[in-house]
Amino acid sequence: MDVQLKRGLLDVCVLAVLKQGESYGYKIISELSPYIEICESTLYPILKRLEKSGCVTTRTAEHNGRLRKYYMITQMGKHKINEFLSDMDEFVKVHEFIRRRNV
Amino acid sequence: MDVQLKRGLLDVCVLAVLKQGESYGYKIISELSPYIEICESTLYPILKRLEKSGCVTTRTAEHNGRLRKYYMITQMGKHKINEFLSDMDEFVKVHEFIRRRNV
DNA sequence: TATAATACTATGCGTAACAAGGTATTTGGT
DNA sequence: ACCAAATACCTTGTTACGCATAGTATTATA
Repeated sequence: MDVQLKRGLLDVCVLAVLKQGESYGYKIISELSPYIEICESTLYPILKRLEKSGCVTTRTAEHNGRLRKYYMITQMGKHKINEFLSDMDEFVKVHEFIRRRNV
Repeated sequence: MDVQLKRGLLDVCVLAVLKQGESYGYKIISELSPYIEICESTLYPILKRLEKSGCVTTRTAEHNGRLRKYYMITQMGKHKINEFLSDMDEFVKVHEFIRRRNV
C-alpha cells in the first residue's frame, strides 16, 4: 500500500490489536502482517507515541530469560479507535466521490 | 478529518474532479468542499506536483480580464486514480480488521 | 556452527498537509 | 463613493510519520 495512505492508519491498527489483549512489539507485527505491512522501525516509534499520549500502558516481564515489553490499551486508546472510525465515515464518502467520477 | 488520514487522498480527489473536465484552482476547492476540506496552501502545491509528475497538463486563459490557470487530467493521471482504487481494496480490509476488533 | 528467528532501539531522509502571509482584481452592499 | 467579501494565485516554514539502515543481543534450528 502507498506509504502516504498508511498515515494515521498504523496507530489504530496497533490499538485494534491491543483491544483483543496485551501484546508486545514483535508479536504485534506478526498479528498485523496478513492485513498490513509494518516494519520495526515504524512500530516502535508508534508504541512510544501511543504510550506518551496515554493510549497504552506498559509492563516489562521476563520471558525465556529475555525482557519483553508488554503493551495494554487504555480508555484513551479505545477512544482513539472510535475517533478513527468516525473519520472513516467521512473517508468512505470521499472514496465514493472518487469512484463515482471514475466511471 | 484528521490531517494524517488525508495524506495521499487529496491528490486523487483533485484528479477525480479533473476527470469530469478541466477546472482551475479556486473552483476545485469549491467542488471538493462538500466532501473534504482542502485549503489553498495545500491545493496549489498539489497541482504543481501533479503537473511535474505528468498527471495533469495546464493552459492559461484570460477570464474577465484576469488570468486563470486551467488543469486537465492526462492518461497518467487516470492511471493514478486506478492505482489509488486498488490500494483502497486493501485499505477497506484493514478498516474491517479494525472494526471487527472493536466490538 | 552458522543462520534464522526473536526482541528492542536509534538516526536520518523524504513527503505531504497546513498555518501564515503576500499580491491583485472584481463584485456586492450600504 | 467606499469598504468588505469573493475570486484567483503563490511562497515559506513547520510538523508528523513511515521507512531504510544500522546496531545490540539472545534463543532455536538445521
